[in-house]
Amino acid sequence: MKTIRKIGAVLRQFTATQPEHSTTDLSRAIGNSTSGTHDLVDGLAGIGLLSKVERGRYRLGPLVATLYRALDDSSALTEAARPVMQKLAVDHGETLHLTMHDQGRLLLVEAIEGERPLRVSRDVIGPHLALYQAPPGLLHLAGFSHARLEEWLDAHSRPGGPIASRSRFRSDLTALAEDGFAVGPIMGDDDIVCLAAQVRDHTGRPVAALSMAAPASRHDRQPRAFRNITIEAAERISARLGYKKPS
Amino acid sequence: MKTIRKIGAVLRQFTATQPEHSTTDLSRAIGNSTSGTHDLVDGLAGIGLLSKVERGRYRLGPLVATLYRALDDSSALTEAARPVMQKLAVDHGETLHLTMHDQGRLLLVEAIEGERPLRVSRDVIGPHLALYQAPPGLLHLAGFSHARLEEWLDAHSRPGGPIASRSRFRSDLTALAEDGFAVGPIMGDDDIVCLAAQVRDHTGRPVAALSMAAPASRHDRQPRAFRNITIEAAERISARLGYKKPS
DNA sequence: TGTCTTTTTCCGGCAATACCGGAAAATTGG
DNA sequence: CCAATTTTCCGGTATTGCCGGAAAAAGACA
Repeated sequence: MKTIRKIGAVLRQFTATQPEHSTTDLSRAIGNSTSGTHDLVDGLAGIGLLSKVERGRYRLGPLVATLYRALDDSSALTEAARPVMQKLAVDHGETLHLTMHDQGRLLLVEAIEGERPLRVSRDVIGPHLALYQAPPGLLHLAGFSHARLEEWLDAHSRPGGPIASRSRFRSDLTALAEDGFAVGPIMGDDDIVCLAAQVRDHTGRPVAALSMAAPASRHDRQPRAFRNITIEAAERISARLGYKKPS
Repeated sequence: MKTIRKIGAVLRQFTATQPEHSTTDLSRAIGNSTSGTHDLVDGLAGIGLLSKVERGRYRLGPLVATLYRALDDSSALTEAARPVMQKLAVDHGETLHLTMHDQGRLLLVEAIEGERPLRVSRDVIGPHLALYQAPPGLLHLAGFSHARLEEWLDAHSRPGGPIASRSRFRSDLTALAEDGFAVGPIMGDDDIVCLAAQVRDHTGRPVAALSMAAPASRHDRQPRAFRNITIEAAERISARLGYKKPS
């Protein structure tokens, strides 16, 4: 459906850093004429996916909030994860994220910032990161099928880029998949350690990643404790989703 | 754009109480053939607005969360309101809601549940309420233009219904508009008192309603205090949005 | 204030595609 | 295993999305 693909392209122009666009902006972005784009965005404003804030200027509209509320309220994942994350935050005081993925980037489902004087910002994890740039993203990649991973690599690797060897990258991911766990920096920043553990649904399918981010100085004093805490919390969320771990 | 109106109709079938639909469900809801509906939902799944969870079964998809994150992170309203609501919650311990409206129903932007042993649930305010059924909704209606209010009344009033007299209802709303404040039960439940105050943007336009909900027994001991607290908090949010109250 | 430039809005026509019928495939229930 | 129902697929056609071009609106500048 060509119209639907254009709708997707238009909607994805709206981001936290660029929340408002003119008709001319959007027509350039999607390669339509200004009058064709005008018809399209006017239609989207009519159903509430966009909102016309001034003459020729648009923002995301109330239907986005309505749909998100429906998504969030019905989500077994957020229902299962929220109490576990809240308890973990109280017990350990470190920054927590629950993520999925969308179009090769991290999708933040839930974030709780730590309470300690020295803490990692909740904003370190989000759609500004490509999947390979943080441990939760690597876990999502580890859950991809072979074909889907090839497609992702085709889109994201280049000579001289961060993924030097495809075969090495694939075998690293295989090891992560076996562990259901990844640990490392975020975007190469060695002052922060991020630990991510797989969350599975009732069928055993990986659906999300729970991660804890702490200053490296705190993590390095008790690395095994940090690892165990993260894995156990992810297992508790998975259990609440109906997953039974094989003996 | 006929296709876009169908997309709106399909997306609005997904609610917290009915988060998953089959192709046949959706074709009945929008009056398309099953094959036509299949093409449509397959297209929506392709861009991420829906997600195909099983053969022929769909839920809201990751693009909804992505767009909501963009909406929420860029929203001057949530940025202005959150710290004020958090302080109010700490200081007074009552349940708070910030609402807008969408298609004649309340749209929940932010909710903080009270901390006291006896408290009102955060779920009392949401899209299950038509605007006339709670004080924040009445404030939204009070902000409607004459034409838009007539349209809403055409859609929502009926002989023997809750709006017995249109002219009486309109003059009640005019009084609320002058006050920028409404107080009353939620859906006629007299054990709860809900107080709502208008939030304005930098141009003075009403954009949201802040409300506090408390057990009637607590409210009735100090009704003027509750009213003042609610109005002052809404004024603080409005000020943070750049609104300057006329002297 | 007037002029020029740019952007937005509007609308009818036509080329592109959304929608459908019908059949094959898949699933469920008995 | 069979019947019933639903889903999926795909080519053709009726419908509509998209556009050109012009009018309207807004901003910048002198």
